[in-house]
Amino acid sequence: MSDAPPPNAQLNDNAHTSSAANTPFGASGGASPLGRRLPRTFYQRSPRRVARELLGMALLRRDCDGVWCGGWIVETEAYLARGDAASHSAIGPTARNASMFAQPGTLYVYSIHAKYCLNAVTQQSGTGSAVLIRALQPVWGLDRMQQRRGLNTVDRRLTSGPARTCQALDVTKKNDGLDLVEDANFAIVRPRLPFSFKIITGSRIGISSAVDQRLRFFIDGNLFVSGRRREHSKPAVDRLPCAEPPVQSRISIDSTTPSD
DNA sequence: AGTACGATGGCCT
DNA sequence: GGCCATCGTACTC
Repeated sequence: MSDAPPPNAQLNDNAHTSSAANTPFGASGGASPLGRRLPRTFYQRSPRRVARELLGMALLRRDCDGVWCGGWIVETEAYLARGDAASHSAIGPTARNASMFAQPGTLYVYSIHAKYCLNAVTQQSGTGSAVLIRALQPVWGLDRMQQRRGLNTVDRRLTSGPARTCQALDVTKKNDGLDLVEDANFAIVRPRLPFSFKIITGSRIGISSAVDQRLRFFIDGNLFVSGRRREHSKPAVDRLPCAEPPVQSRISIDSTTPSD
């Protein structure tokens, strides 16, 4: 799988799919040729940091017949525990968000608009913070994912958006609460190759409160990023106190690699 | 039991 | 860009 596309590849680079490519963990079920599964300590940190560092990792899900599906994570959002009105945890624990308060590395799946979205829980048990995975660059199980999405081509509609990603991977409320660190059929793994890409940060998509916080992270130029793929400087706003930082500081662009 | 509301996406102009 | 189908959840009466 040394020919697996880097997470900043464009669509044409992604067109190859073969049965041989569908072996993200190897036949023995041992170490992944892509790298190793992220340990619990990875998720134990702040959602900001986890969201940023999940970019370029591989999200994988195994179907009941053993076929692996998934791809590179190219877009994430952090949802904080306290002082974040946009976070589901802001109202405290309920039946819906219970798994968001579980141990780090737990999968939190919620339903919205008759669809599903998936998160990785961060920090300590009881904290209530998580990272929403908004988009993948599809790599494994393309046929399977196309079938579930009702598409006959591999284009950005396949996994560009949180609910599209869940439908492609067949993630539903049934999977809520499983452990990404231990589950046999779900995993996030560190890629074997050190990719280099630019990370753009901006405001989160689809929320009405806390819109000024830059808690969305995505890979610059990636075709599968949903929503706004370019962050633009806001025009100067009157009524802004003099102490407000310069407008450009709302947008940060930097080069990182997914390795720590 | 009734209602209002989304961390959305598909389709339309 | 706008419009709205859809349904689980939380909240009100």
